Amino acid sequence: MKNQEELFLDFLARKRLKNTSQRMIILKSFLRQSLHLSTEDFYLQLRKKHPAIGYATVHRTLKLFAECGIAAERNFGDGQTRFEVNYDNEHHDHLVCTGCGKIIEFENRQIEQLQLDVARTHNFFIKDHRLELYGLCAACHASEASSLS
Amino acid sequence: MKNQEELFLDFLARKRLKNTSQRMIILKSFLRQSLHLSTEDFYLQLRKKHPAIGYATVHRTLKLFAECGIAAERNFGDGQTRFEVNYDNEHHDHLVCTGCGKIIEFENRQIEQLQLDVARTHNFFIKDHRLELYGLCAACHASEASSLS
DNA sequence: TGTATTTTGAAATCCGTTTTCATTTTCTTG
DNA sequence: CAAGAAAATGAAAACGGATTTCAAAATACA
Repeated sequence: MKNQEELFLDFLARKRLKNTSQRMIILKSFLRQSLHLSTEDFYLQLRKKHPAIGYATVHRTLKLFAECGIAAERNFGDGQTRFEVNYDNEHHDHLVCTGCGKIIEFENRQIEQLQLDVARTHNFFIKDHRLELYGLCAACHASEASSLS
Repeated sequence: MKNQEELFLDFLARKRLKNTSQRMIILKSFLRQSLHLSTEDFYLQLRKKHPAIGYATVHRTLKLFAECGIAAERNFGDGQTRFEVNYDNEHHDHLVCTGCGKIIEFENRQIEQLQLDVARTHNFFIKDHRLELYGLCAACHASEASSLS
């Protein structure tokens, strides 16, 4: 099993793309934090240490990560694309707190199996899926309950 | 059980909003076709019969439908918001063909139950969820297979 | 090393969504 | 059944995130 950095370098070589210092900096920074950051937030974060790297480069590089499989693009309905590190190829889904924005990952084999069953009954050949549960985390639920009139 | 039109009129009255001919035309047109249309596509469709109704009004009215529950906003990751008629309050999920764009609705009680289980183990209080399965419908899968070199 | 090719960063552009604003329509109430 | 107040309309502008353009800089192949 190759690590993420090797995977990316292989990808660049395969595509005859060039290995630049910006790309390496962005990759390392991206791997360091597996949060679900939007391009904007990630850029602002990165800018603190590397103010010379432009937004366009960050955007393009995150897209490359998604293309070569080391990142996954997510969209939780707030109009912003978020990127997360895609360790191994295990799929996972998300619980999204609409109160504080917290995102929790989970995995459930039974649900995945049932999805395959659904697809089969419709003669569908699944390539991907997305499952998101929206609601309130324990903290937000508690504070909402206590603030009711 | 009230029908969609009554629900909308009640909603307008409750919110002290006005009942206009445009809103009624848009409502009837929307109910007539339960496809998953984007605002743009719906507008283009409507314009054939009612060229005087503006895009902004269509957009605002679809938003009202979503607010009062007779429509659901959907987002299948192609950057366009789609609206569908929300009959009764049964939730359903979607199979999306990435080949031809066809969208099939399905419902699965077992998956819904497992979602509740997942939420409980994370102390989450679910308000909503979305599940989409992306892949190829039978026709697209067949044509892809036959076009392989 | 030289040179062709790719990448970069800033700014411009894209495109769906939303808002603005002057005008028109609806609805309330006297 | 009129005003007058409040809300809705349509055209156009503004918005915001994603993407592209372009000239200059960096990379890597020969």
